[in-house]
Amino acid sequence: MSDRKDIHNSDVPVLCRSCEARHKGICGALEPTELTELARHTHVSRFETGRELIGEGTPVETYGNMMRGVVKLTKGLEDGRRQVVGLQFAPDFVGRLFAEESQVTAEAASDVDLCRVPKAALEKLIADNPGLERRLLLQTLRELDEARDWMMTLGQKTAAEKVASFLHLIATHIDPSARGEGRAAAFDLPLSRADIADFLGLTIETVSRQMTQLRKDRVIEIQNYRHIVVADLRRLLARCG
Amino acid sequence: MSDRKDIHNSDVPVLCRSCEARHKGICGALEPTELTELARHTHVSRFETGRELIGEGTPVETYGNMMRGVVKLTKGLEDGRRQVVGLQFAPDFVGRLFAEESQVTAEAASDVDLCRVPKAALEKLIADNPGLERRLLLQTLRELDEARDWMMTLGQKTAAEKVASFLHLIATHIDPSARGEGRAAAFDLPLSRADIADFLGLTIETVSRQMTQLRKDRVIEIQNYRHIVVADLRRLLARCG
DNA sequence: CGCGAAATTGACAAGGGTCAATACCGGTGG
DNA sequence: CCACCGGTATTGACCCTTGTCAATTTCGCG
Repeated sequence: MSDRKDIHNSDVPVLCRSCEARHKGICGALEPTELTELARHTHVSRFETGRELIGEGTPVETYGNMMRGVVKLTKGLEDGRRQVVGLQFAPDFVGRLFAEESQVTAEAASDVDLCRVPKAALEKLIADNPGLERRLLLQTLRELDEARDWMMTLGQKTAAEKVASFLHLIATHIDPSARGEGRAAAFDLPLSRADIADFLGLTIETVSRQMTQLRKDRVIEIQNYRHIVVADLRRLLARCG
Repeated sequence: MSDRKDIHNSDVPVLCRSCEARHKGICGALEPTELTELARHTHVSRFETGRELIGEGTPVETYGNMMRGVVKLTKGLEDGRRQVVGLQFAPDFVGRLFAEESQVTAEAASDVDLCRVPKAALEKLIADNPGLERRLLLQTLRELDEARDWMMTLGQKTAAEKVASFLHLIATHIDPSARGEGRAAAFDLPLSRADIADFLGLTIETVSRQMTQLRKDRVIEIQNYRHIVVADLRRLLARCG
């Protein structure tokens, strides 16, 4: 609301000028004029850790663009079993396109800054901007690849391999310096043991035991539950099955 | 090759006129002229059961449109473990868009008729046909939804629930009459026990035992390994967790 | 310092995997 | 038409990985 009045007479809205995701994610496909138009409907919200962005079976009213943080997507069964079906990081687009209601619960796994835009406004913009639609298609394809990779992990890997795979996934996503070939990585886990268990289809206890085993085998160091140091990512990768 | 000479002076190529998928799948987004243009590059192939359409890590040269049959998508680990990560039915589009090489193996689970089109030709058509890109986006979103549903099954459900879920999935996809609310269904399984096991993250033996249990509980009848009759889909659904 | 939540550890149980024997189906040839 | 054969599915006995339940430790925070 209050953010909006200062954006009119400028090529690129101020909000967007300082946005890290300006040239990444979907906004990279937009011209300044389109960005200005979009920004008229846009609203940046902060979600504290644990807050729900949208619930499973709930009507979708806005889409969002992640500016900071980690979002977890979960599905639940009536009896309380839960499965984490995806993690999203900046500058990912958040929200199931064209769906009346969400098939998943989206929850802030860390504090999250989200640039929200009403469903209709974005869909209108998509309709006459092929570049935007292309970017959304590419992200969807990437998410599908990731989901299928994870199906392999869920269906075939042992508990030890699952935990190693999870740590490797997080390390490469969170610690940018770690990307370049089998080097070291240090990071804070964005998920509790309970969330990790739900992600891997294991129990908290099994996750804990496997983490301990990796620590004893000197593959990882555990500083204080959340903070992990991996000396050599190749050794971790070797345990991913 | 030989099919092609008779398509020129006609609004809609003959091949397409008799194609069940003409108005479904991606072709529904095409004007007759575009369809004609596309059909110039198009080639219908039959794949016998078990034949590989494309291998994991293999360069993608063509996309395809399924006209008949069932395709299974699998990923493998070096040591031989395999996971089925998706099933496709007519009139699905087959092939990972924009990828240099396939991340999955696609294999004919039954005899399959596939309308193939070279990668470049389709991508060119996509570039100036927003309707086509939209359809592809919609299918990709649907596949993502399905993948996430299956992650729930793989990660959280018991063996009994997994097998029931699989049978329910196949019943609703193969037997069209069964779609309408908790009715009966009869169908041939398009997958061997080994494939079902790889789909569910179980062993052949466990799949077999759970099928037997469902038969003993009168939820299903097993005519001859492949042919299944479900008297009441609601009773099956009740076992899906 | 002390409390509550989260994580770890341990003892035990069970679901599903492994290995091996048997049964069944579909096709081929006598 | 029937007998045989190979591949596929079922069944059974046993065992291992992971889940369950409970006790203990550690962390974060007032």
